[in-house]
Amino acid sequence: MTRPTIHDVARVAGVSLSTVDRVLNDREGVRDKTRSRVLDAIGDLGFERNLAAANLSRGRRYRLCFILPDGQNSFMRALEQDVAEEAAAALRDFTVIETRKVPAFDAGALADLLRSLDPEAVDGVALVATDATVVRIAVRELRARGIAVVTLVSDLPGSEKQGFVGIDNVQAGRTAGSLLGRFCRGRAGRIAMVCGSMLVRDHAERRLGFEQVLRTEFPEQSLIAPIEGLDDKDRVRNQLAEKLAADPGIVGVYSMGAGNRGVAEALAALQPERHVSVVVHELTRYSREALLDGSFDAVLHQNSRSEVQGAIQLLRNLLDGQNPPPQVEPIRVEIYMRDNLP
Amino acid sequence: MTRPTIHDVARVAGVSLSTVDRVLNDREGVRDKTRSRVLDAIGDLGFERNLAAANLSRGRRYRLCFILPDGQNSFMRALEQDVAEEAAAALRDFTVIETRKVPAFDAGALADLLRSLDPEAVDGVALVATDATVVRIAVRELRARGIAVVTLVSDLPGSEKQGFVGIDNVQAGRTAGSLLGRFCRGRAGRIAMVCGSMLVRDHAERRLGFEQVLRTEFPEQSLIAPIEGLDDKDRVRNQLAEKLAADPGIVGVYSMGAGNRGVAEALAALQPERHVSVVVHELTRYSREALLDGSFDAVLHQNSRSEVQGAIQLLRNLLDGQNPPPQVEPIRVEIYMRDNLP
DNA sequence: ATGAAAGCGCTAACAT
DNA sequence: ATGTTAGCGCTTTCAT
Repeated sequence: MTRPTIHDVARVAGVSLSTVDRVLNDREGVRDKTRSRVLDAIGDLGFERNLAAANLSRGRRYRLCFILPDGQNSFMRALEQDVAEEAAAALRDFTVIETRKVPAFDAGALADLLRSLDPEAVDGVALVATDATVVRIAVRELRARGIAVVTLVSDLPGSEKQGFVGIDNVQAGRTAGSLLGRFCRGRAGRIAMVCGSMLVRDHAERRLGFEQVLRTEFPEQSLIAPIEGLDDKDRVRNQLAEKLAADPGIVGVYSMGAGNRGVAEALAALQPERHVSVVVHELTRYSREALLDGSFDAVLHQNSRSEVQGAIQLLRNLLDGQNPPPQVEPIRVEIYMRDNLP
Repeated sequence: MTRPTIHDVARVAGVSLSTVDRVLNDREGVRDKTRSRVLDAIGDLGFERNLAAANLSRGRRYRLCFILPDGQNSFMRALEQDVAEEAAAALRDFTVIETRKVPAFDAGALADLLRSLDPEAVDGVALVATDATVVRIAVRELRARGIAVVTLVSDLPGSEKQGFVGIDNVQAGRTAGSLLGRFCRGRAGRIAMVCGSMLVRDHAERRLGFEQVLRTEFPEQSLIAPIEGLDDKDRVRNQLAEKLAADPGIVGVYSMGAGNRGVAEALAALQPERHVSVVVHELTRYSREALLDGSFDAVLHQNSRSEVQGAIQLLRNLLDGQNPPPQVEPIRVEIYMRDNLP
């Protein structure tokens, strides 16, 4: 009923505590024969090291660095706030978290920052990735210096990052398509898409999923080429208003990036009897208002708080050297409508 | 940079370690004056006790008991499975979890089991509550014996339970209404409801939320009195098939309990050109199939794995005597459609 | 290559 | 009412 300790292992293997410790921590200076005796004892006893005791003894501290894009994007600012709050809580678990900001979409600046990280001062990094080769290279160098790396919200496929914490954006797009298709059922027409920029990986993935579903499941709707709003509300408003005015057959709008205030404004300008169903991303003050006044039908959301917690947990697990690296629960795409707002 | 320890507190307060310990753990035998000197030192230093070290020292173990309803309900069986898996993982954190099953809907049996729990053997209990006075009394007795109690999935309002881990069922019902109302837009008619039993609190709450939204937001639809299917697929199938045949104006179905196989079967029997939108609860093998073949439009789901993890965390926090008891992230109502199945 | 002993922050006898 | 001391399970010098 009481767990075996290294004392038990040492006794059964007929060695001292230090030798057991050497084996456990893969340190050298143990003969192969001794090592295997110890390993046998560990196996026989079903020994599992007490991580809390180990950390206490070595005075372990986890020094993490979160790297976020700077700028006015309200989702990113919420994320920053969540990091700050979780950082306070993490202190109790001997985890100190520092936040760094880099200009949005600036791969060079991000890579420079990554390169400047000193393994003497940082054990692990969580970054909102910009999808570029310089960043991949910088990540590889970080890993080479022994720093753990995970991506957050925006992934960096093909890099040496050890994990990703965020939503599956293709699936998010599929979900949007599934909802909007159903909302527009019986009103065949055209559906407009708004994105930040097709160069942003997340948006490209969302579009992919969205189009997949609409083409196969709701062929009565046709899609018009996406508006690139650059996450700027004025630009979004102007371009979308123009399209809506030019084409009275537009029955639905899917906005996959930021700048949702612009979408709401463009819709508000329509004649009241025209019904356009709308699905957007990220629950903010503005999208919330738009849900409540009926101009948006659904908002897809990712819980940034859970993402931060997930990244912290994943980094700590990586640093504890657990293998296989235990997966954290995947982040779900949440769906909000007027009637289930939190 | 290095956290203060009880040594620092003792030094600053000019007392011994034991006195600091007595103050920290609210033990008696400390003069008020001494106590306040210690408390001052703690405040000045910003001392926070190292829980890991404390637990190591006292050899703390958390002995938890999960109480689930017996029977064929596939959600509950999934829950049981999750408890088993989390129990294995929790062992590493010195948490031993025992699972007990009681006949479903049998308040007396549940109360008896609660009464039989020995504080010498159990520190905390998570129970799927049956809503009855005997259970409330048994919970009060548990608390009086010093056992921590939280409810899981199904709450027990008005009892002395210290927390609830599960979804907000009124909100779940509202979500269902919001979805189904939109899915049926343009096809005014009648909407049928299927529940397990109106005596089950969850189902009553879901109905409440559902009707709220339909009445206010989708008044073009009228609601017909719910079918009580007692979570039995055959009963559900027969009664629903009858209603659907009798009333060709039924355009939507909301099933808020178990027995979804019966719903799917009743729908399959309809003429292929008749379109009925369907929203049900709990993602299982069967509801999943029905989503894929197009007979269900959406499934509302609660993540039982998260619920189990939340209950474990909440109980441990309660037993650690944190105050105020830190809330765990609320469990979200997840929405699945054909195109975002996990 | 292996072992002995001190100590991480805290608790729990056992003194005084 | 307060202090001393020996651990909890593990790591880490420093010996041998």
